[in-house]
Amino acid sequence: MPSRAERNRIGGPNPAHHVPSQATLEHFRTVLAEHMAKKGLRSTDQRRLIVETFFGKADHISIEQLLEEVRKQENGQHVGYATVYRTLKLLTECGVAHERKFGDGLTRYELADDTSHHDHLICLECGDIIEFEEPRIESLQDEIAQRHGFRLTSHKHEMYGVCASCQAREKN
Amino acid sequence: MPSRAERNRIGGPNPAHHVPSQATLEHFRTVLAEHMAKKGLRSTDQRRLIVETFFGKADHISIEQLLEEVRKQENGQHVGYATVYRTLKLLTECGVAHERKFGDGLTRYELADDTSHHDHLICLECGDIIEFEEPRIESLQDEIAQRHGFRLTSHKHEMYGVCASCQAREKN
DNA sequence: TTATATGCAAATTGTTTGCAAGTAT
DNA sequence: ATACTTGCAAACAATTTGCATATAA
Repeated sequence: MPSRAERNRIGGPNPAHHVPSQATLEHFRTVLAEHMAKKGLRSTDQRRLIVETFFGKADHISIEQLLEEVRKQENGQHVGYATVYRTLKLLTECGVAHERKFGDGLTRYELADDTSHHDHLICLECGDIIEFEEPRIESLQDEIAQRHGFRLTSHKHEMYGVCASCQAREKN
Repeated sequence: MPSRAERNRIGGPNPAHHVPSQATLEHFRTVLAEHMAKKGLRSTDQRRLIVETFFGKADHISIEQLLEEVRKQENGQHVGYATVYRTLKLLTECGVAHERKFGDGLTRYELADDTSHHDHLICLECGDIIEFEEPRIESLQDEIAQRHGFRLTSHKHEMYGVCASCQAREKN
């Protein structure tokens, strides 16, 4: 089982990730700007840098990974942890990002892209995260919520197991 | 939204919880005893007290709640956090308990009772946790896992929203 | 000009660990 | 007698917060 630090490395770029369209990003920029205007918050170099870096990177990124990416860029060297936490909280508040906790102790973030509604398959061997969509499950969820009188706001559906390539590797 | 401390209080006895049969508990006692025997571990007053308290309490209990319950009992006053953590880890290792993280920063535990396979509906207003079962979702999960070549070991399916009574209360 | 933002370090929270003393086997 | 356990306190890791300084508006 990979250590926490290893997982932080592993979860990087993943070909299975949905790539958001420019239109989507533009929409999110507007949502964020409006949220900040309404609350009297300010647009700073750091916030813009963090937000754009987040937009450009794969989903399921952790604070640590994101900070690392931010610091790779010019102007980003001096950005601190706290600012990344505060900015991601901002994105979460205005609905641009979702927090995900996959149980390895790290909080990961992903774009709240409604056009790519998905859940997750997680490999316990290599830490790989695969997205899946299944509309039939979505409707069963609605049915269950209705049965219990719930008004749903969100859900989390994760399946844990061993991915195909790790199974193949085990056979050796 | 309830604070962390409030949630810790809220999650107490819940009529929706499945009550394990004596046979189930007896089975788990055996499983635990065998696991401990195999590993050369010892049965102590504290372990027995913690385990039986856990067996007797509602599911979704946090370490803090469990320790509180343990300390209410005679012989339990001096039990420390570490021992509860270590004992619950033991129960988790041998498959008698499952860890659950509902994203409020607390780890909760429940009996791994196979006869009550369920997932969770969580009210974001009052923190109530309701269990549900839906075999049609289970089979869709298998289908998805197969589609991606995964061998599943477990899953987590949680739906968040507002429960019926909180919705009714809002109407006032 | 003035309220908000930043970076740092210190504080907090949940959890784990080292260790001396206690105890099951 | 020997190894496992315990409770405590200290260590940890992720996250949050206080505060002096910097900066957007």
